[in-house]
Amino acid sequence: MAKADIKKGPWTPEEDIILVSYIQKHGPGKWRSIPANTGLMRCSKSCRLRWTNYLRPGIKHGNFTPQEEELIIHLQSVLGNKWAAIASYLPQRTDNDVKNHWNTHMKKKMKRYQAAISSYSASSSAGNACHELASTCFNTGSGNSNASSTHSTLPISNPSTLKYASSTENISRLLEGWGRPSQDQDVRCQSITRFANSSTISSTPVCFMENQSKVDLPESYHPASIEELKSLQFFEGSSRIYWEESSSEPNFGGSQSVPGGSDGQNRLDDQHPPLTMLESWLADEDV
DNA sequence: AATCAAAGCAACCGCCATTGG
DNA sequence: TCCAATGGCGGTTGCTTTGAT
Repeated sequence: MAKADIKKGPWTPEEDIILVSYIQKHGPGKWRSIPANTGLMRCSKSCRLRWTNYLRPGIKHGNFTPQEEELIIHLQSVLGNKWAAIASYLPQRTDNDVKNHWNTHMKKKMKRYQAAISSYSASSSAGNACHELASTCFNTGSGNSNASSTHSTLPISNPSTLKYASSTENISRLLEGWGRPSQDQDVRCQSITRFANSSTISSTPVCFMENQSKVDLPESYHPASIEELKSLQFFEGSSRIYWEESSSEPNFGGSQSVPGGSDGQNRLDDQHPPLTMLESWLADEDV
């Protein structure tokens, strides 16, 4: 493809479908072959980025919880601006998402926090003041990331308000349980989504997620930090993190076994909707 | 209703590391 | 060992949306 032919700018639903179709067939990787084999007028990098940051199954956008923010702050202080490494501890987040969230929300909060700290420490003893301030700065006010998230706050039950972004988000959602876990990162997360009503996908699918994650901690982590992490509730709803105490690798392959036992419900990895459903659905939801 | 500024985020760019011939 | 191709990452840009006036 000639350089001049390479398209830039936002991805269209049609391009997304082509990309997802190809990856579903051939798996992620071999990015170079995608433009050549699909006719997509995008460079290989762009394809990879679109997949890893947006279309990949199991991605959650917006709505960073206070726990996630705490973890990001902690990891940022330990690892620096290693967003890919930080994101690997947040299985549903991409490095781009974490980076954006840090730059747009948390930097400001940190400034507020530090400003408050300096004025507080001048007037009172530190100790509890720090916790008080932290919760003030991160859990309230602009800490309400719900309000700023265009994705998460969409009233999905009202299709007329849907934007394109929600379409790709739902592509990811629909593909959950299909994709093999990403191997280019340390993230080893498998989300098992059950659609309570799998026959219709135009309305909000009712889904329950359970995440099975193995988190490789940096050596700099001391046991207290691990306990801290264990106590964190990363995901909303019924999602849980399962920690592997043994050295055996979890089974991320085709047939899933959720730690804690099977409940006999149908799983999406057995019955994820065929792509044609996605295509027609997306076509209806034209922007 | 129109305009402007600020905020948010998807996507691009450039550099670096890795891999394979 | 060298070199080109490829993939990954962090920084940055610029478009879109939102809120204020």
